[in-house]
Amino acid sequence: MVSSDKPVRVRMAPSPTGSPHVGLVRTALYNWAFARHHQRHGAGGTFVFRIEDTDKERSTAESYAAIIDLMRWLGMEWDEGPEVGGPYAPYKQSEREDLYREVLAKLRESRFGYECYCTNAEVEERRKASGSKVMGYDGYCRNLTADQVAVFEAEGRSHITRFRMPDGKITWNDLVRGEITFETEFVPDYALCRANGDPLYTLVNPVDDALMDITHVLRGEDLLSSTPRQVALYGALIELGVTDFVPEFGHLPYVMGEGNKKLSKRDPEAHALAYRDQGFLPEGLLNYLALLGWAIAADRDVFTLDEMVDAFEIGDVNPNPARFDLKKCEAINASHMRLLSLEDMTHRVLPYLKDAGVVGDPVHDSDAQLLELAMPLVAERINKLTEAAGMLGFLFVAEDDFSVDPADAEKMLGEDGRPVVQAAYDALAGLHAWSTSDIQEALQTALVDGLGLKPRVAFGPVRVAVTGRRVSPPLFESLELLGRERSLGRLQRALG
RNA sequence: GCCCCCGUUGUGUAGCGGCCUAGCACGCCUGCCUCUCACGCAGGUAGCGCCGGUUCGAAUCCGGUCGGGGGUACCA
Repeated sequence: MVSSDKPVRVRMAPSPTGSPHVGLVRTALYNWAFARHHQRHGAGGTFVFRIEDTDKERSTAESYAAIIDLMRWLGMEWDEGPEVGGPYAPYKQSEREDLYREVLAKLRESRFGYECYCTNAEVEERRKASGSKVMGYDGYCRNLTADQVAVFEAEGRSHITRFRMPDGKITWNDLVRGEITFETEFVPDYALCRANGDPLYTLVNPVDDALMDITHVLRGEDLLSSTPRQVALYGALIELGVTDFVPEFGHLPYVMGEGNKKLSKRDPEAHALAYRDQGFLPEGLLNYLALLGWAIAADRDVFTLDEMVDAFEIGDVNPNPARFDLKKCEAINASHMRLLSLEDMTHRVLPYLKDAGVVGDPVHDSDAQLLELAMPLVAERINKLTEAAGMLGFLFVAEDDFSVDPADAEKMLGEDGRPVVQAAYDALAGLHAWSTSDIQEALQTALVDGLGLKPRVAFGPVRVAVTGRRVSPPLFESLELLGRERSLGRLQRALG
């Protein structure tokens, strides 16, 4: 049986250690898109989410929660896994120990596994003595006699179970890289468990993939050199009746940071959840990450997830490592911001406005109405959701709490600025109607025509006095929304 | 050391023997638009690691070389 006859099942299998990395997101995204694509255009297409928490020392509940939180934010729904369950439950390795021990016992009783009593020091010593260029285990305990075992046992040595690598070569057709071959003489027999019997990743990962009927393993290229071991193990699992096929493998390129190093936890750009805090759109981040190794077309790089699902082919993934570029990530995100409808953007901006304290939680009706009127002014000029707070704050703040940025005040409300503000006040105070066009006309007449100032010089001080900053939404519209009373009050205050 | 992977402008990519005097995007630089910012628009900048070979013809195929990365654990 080959995996291509099976309904497609892929998985993401993070270890809940530390804060989730953008590399994890990219891997999850490719798996997810692969599954959804097959759901739409082929057979099966199940996206499984499994938690690899066999390393009890390093796994944490916080990390687990962060990964779930991240996946929810990104909107990558999983068909089976934590919180949703599924026919292959449980989906946490810490809850599957019995399964591993069962398989381990089968392996140990078959010719595929054997007990090894060696210590690292002994292995290393033998390697030096023999002058072998191959590092790792030398197969010393492969064919121990009963007497030898008795001696080791009498010495009180502990033992582990090793997997006996077959002779010859192991070849697979990597979905991303094409045919890859390893001579097994360079792939030593490897440990399947610790001396205390705890199963190791080398066993647990492929066993779970086998037990869960995973058909396509798409993962980071760091796992590429462990693939021959897994392919060999699959051979054994098939013979032992644990599964009946070997999955296909595809090794995805790294996401690199500065220089030629993998993006590490030390790099601030590495932390996936930080993008949410910074006001990125999930579709913006995902779109950018998709671009790190894949392209939807020769002349386009902004697309929706739906379009990605339609177009995604694992064979199109580029095998070279990609550098993470924050600027481009921001640009892609900005493009998605512009794709949002006003309603949608308002809806998405709201939580950030609450966080920033610009509006209350729950939002007052009056604030909601004001926001609806104000969003059109900022929608075109923000590239991240968080930027709305800074631009809109002046509209929502209570007059008593309103303040002008000190640096901006110094630049714009000094000797040169005050007369301008005074003239603006006089012009606006006498205004009958309070609409954008009336305001514009009045200020134009008073400041540009009257004082003979260039527009940018004329409106700068007014902007700072009224919005508190040199950068703001369009001035006349802002004044209209602010209202006559508050506008005049602020101008007065700038003079006083 | 040994094994494996990778190699197109600063960055991400398109390219699968002629359509390539190498396309697109970000960045950067010039302008335009303009009440600030942002958007938008027009233009510019810069690349097939190197050497051989195959071929009428190579970024594309082959060999070598150099460079980078990963693995080489009773980590994952």
